[in-house]
Order: sequence, then C-alpha cells, then structure tokens
Amino acid sequence: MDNKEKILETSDMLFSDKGYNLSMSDIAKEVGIKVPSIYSHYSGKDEIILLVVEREINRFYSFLLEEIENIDSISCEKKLKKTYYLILNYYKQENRLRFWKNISLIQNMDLKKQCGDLVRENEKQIRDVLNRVFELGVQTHGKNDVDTQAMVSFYFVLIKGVMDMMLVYQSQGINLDLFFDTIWNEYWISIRNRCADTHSLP
Amino acid sequence: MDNKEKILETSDMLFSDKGYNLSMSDIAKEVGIKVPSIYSHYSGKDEIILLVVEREINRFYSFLLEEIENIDSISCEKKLKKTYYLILNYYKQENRLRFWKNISLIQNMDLKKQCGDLVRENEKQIRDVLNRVFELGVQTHGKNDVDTQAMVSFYFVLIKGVMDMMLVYQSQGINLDLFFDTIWNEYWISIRNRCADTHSLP
DNA sequence: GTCTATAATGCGATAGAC
DNA sequence: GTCTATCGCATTATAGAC
Repeated sequence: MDNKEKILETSDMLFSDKGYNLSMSDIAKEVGIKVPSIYSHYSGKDEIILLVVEREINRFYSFLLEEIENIDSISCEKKLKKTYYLILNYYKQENRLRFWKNISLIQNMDLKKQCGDLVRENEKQIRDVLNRVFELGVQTHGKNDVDTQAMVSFYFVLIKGVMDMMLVYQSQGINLDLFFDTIWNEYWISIRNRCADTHSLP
Repeated sequence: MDNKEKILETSDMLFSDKGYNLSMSDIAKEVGIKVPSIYSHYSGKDEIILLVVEREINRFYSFLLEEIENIDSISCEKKLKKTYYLILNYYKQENRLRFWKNISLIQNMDLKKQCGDLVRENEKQIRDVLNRVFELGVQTHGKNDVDTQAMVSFYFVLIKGVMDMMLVYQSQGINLDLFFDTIWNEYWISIRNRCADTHSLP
C-alpha cells in the first residue's frame, strides 16, 4: 500500500479515536513519515477528514442498501429484524460506533455541515426503504389507517437509542448481543399487532 | 455576582458550545477579566469543568427525582408519560442537550471517567425508580411473568433515541413537541397491553 | 515524494508587581 | 484579586534542499 492510501487508513483509525482532534503529527508518526510529506498528498487536515468520512459513509450505506435489497423474505418482521441486526452488528465492529459519533462532533463548522448533509441524504434513502416495508406490512395485516411514517420514526429512535447505550455497554464489557435481543423483543411486541404477517396475540 | 461564580456560569455556557475545547481565554474574555485572574479562583481548566459538570448533574437529577416523587397519580401510564416529558423538556432547553453530549466527549480521560461515573451513579437511581413503576404496573395488570428490567431498558432506549434525534431536529427547526407526542404514542401502544391500568385494546 | 528547518498561532499555566 | 509579561509546548502549515 502506498503512503497516500496509508494516510487515509491511518486517519480513519485515528478519527474514530480522537475525532477532529487527530493531529497531523499523529498521522505522520503512525504512517512512518514526517508531517510535511502528508502535504504533498493532501491539502491539509480538513481534506483528509472529509475524504475519510465520505468513504465511510459510502461504505456503510451502500453495504446497508445492498443487504436490505437482498433480503428475500417477504415477511415484514424478518426484514425489520434483519435490518436492525445489520445496522447494530456493523456498529459493533471495533471503532465504528465512535467513528460515527465523532462525525457529529467535528469542531470545524463547515466540515461538520458537509459531513452532516451527506449522512442525512443517505439516511433519507433508508427511511424511504423502511417506509415501504412498513406500508407493505400494515397492508398485509389489513390495517390501512396506520401512520407508517411514525412507525419509521419510532424504528429510528429504537436504533439510535440502542447505539447510544452501546457506547456505555461496550466500555463496560457487557454482552451486546443479549442486549440487542432484549430490545428487539420489546420492540417487536409493540408493532406485531399492526404489521405482523401472522396474528399472534399473547 | 462575583467573578468566582461568573467564571462557572460562563464556563457552563461555553462547555455546552465547545465541550472540553473551551479555552481559558474564552472564559476570561466573556467574564471580562484576564486569564491569570482565573487561576486565583481555580486551579485550572479541569477543575472548572469538573465543577460545572457536577453542578449540572446534581441539578438535573435532583430535579428529576423530586418531580417523579411528586407525581401523585398511581397510574403507571401517567407516571411514565410524565417522566418522559420531564426529561425531554429539560433537554429541550437552550444548550442542555449539547452540554450533556459534551460530557461523554471530554478528551481528558481521567476527567471523563469522573464525570461518567457520576452520571452512571445517578442514572442507576432513576433506573430503580422506573423499575418499581413498571413492577407496580404489571402487577395491577395481573401479568407477573413480565420482565420489568427489559421494559426499563427499552424505556431508556426510547429516551436516548429521542434525544439523539433531537440534536438533528433542533438544528433544523423541526417542531419537537409534535415529535415527542408521535414517539410517545408509538411507545405506549407497545406496552399498554402489559402495564396499562385499564384494558384498552384497539 | 520526502526531508530539515522554521514560521505563525494558540494553548494552559506561572512569576511577580501592584 | 487582578494585572503584565513570559514560559513551554503543541498545533497546522510552508519554504526550500535533495
């Protein structure tokens, strides 16, 4: 791997650790070059961070959209559950959760806005896909009067809430898989009456 | 107000804005003194931040615990709903959400741990209170086999998730009250079968 | 592309006069 | 308690030799 690429890989790692406060000297030390050499590849710190964040955003959302497309089940529950675990297992990976948390904490306002816009744009796509899943689910269940947009919002709250708790639990070495299951079960009870494929009241 | 107090008030404001990256010169400028004067009141930046965070944590949790105690309703739903809005309306206040987000992002690891421990300690108290609310709720509903700990976890996920979304919505000027209501309704559907005081199936 | 040397800035913190 | 002056350090970035 050439140094140009190595700089980005190193910066990805450092960004997940230190966020915007990663320093050029940190990068140089880790890559094994001196600071001025970095400037022969990139214009500066902000360009590097933007590139690293863009790459990660594209990687995650293209992965997620492709995986969701490939869920062959027509069951609403299975699609939602699979997506839930897809997202959470992605964030369970070393550093990925802190990487994403650090995006929203970039101190440079211009850069922060650029990254935030990129995230929102992609998140909207996921929102649309999920909305269609819910619409199909409530139709199958024969409840056309249900507000699917609210259900998507609630689904997002669920994911974001679990991610927030993960940060704490991860540092305490608590078993995350068990936590994921517990929360999913609680959640599924909440919506199975509205978009389950088979009626299964308690 | 004397300068000693004014330094803390200013630091509270600056911390919610810049987090750990607030600078001694920022504080001095805002208070209207020079940097060395701060050192005649406090030992340094870390002491100031610790004091400011401690004050905020104590303020919030004593407020919350007192308010929860004072909910005279015996209805499980009302208690949970009231608590939900208490917390979210507190965080809706100018800066408070970013203040709390910044606690978890303090770059000084010792300081971060001290603050984190303080939060966890207080959060555990809230957890216990909520657990009793759920226990009472499921008993009244006659469903003793329900896992109330999981319900508390789910309730926490709910709150944390909404808070995460608030950060985005707040900056976009979206009506938060409507969002709070939507999510609460979605949530309540999920648990009314298990701890509602009156059976009210759809 | 990589280096040495250095500029320019900002930071937390201190000495010591008043 | 407040100030001026200053230290020591880290940061991003550039000039110019090789």
